[in-house]
Amino acid sequence: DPEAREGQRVLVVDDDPQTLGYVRKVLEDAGYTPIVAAEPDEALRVMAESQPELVLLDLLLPGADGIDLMSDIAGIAEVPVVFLSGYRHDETIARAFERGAVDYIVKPFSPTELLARVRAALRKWYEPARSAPSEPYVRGDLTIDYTERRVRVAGRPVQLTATEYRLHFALSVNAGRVVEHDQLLRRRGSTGKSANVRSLRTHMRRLRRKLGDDASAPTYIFVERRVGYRMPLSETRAAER
Amino acid sequence: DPEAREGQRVLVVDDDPQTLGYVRKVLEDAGYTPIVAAEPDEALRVMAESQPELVLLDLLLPGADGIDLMSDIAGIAEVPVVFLSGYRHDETIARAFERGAVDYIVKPFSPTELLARVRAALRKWYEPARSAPSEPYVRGDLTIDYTERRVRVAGRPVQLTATEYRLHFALSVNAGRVVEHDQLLRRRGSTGKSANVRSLRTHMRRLRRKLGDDASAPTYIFVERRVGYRMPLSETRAAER
DNA sequence: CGTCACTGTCACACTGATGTCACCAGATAG
DNA sequence: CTATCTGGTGACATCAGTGTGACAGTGACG
Repeated sequence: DPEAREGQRVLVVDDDPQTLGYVRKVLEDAGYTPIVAAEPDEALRVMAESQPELVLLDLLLPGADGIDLMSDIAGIAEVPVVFLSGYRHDETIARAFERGAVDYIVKPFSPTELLARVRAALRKWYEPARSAPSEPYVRGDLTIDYTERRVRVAGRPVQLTATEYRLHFALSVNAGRVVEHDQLLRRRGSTGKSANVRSLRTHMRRLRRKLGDDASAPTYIFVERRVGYRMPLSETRAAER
Repeated sequence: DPEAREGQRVLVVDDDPQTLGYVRKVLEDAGYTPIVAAEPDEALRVMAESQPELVLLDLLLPGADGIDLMSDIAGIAEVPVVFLSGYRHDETIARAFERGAVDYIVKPFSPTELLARVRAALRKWYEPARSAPSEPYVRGDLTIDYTERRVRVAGRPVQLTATEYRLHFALSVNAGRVVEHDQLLRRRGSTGKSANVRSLRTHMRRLRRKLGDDASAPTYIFVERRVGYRMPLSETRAAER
């Protein structure tokens, strides 16, 4: 797996040893570094010590309310908190979010779900905020107007084919992050028959040429070897959260 | 006045009761009037009844594509649509924006984020008084007078059939933007039977002929291969947007 | 009944979009 | 260092999408 998640520390706080063990194993297998705590006091102590990148927090803890504990944790470090709970009540969920929880997982959950949520939470928290795609992407001379479905370089419209626009869109929407080959090759409707990294290179070549981008010293489209391609963040940074 | 949001109706369409409840609570607490629907059919019915100022629409709905539903909603009322989605790399996001979606929010989202997006969407949509197409479309020799429902080329009236006018209307109202095949083929009442790109080509052919437009070097109607058609912006106004 | 306008379907030709390949350059591993 | 891998580049063949003209079905109307 190309993800650089190796060693990302995840603090898991739950008083149920079975849940604790289960979550730890799933995280370990996925390459994370889980740190566990069964009690609030222990959690706070470990927080200060190991400075995890993410906290998974049981909503029901002996002695303290999970949400209160989150507030305490927030006092130690700015860290995203994902709640685990058997409750499905909207009230509780809403309260947790109001206090700044990033996500909420209802027990029981599958390893797949857990990992997906963890990954999403980490991304959401640590990766720089994107501009909303209703806003045009702007970078140097390049402008992508999504509502018009039009790309301009130095004000001049660039004629892109459907495929080129699709690729360019995927990259610009995910600006600042590598978009993997698989995701770029996936296309709507037709079943992957035409899925080939080679053709992807050709398309990138054509796109770059139309944008006036030099592959050996790119301005817009950067390659991430063996993984995919990446575009830099838009300059219209909508500051939010 | 941005604080005049009291009672603004927001239609929320999502098949997940948890999300539905959460969003409803957040909106209620902020002073909006949420209206919820779990299914496409219900959504359309409620739309007609309560005429909300904003629609929050899940991208993945059982039975119907969220984007198709948006088109149907647009057929009932002019209302801004914000998508809710669990996928970041979702290919359909591209289509959503091309069809005129105002924004989209990636699940999971905090109350703060939700409210910020809702506020922004409402501002964006209602603040600049959306000019009803009372202004005629003018481009070179071509004039489209919407109030008279009349098209002229060099002052000379052009006799268009109902279908031709409908297509021409859709294109000119969305001038500067690509209007997709699906959108052009969608017509009120009749369901899909007459949905065929081939016939669309024929209609375009006839329309172009009546306008005196050469398909190989068009003045008015431009083709976007595999996607749809596009008309250039009207010359009358440079403002808006 | 005949006529007319409108619409959808088809066959055909053409253009350009797309996938594939051979070759080269730079990076990486050993 | 060499060997190997990955990506960039240009050329090429194919084929899908489009424009075009002709035709048939349909319904309105006299």
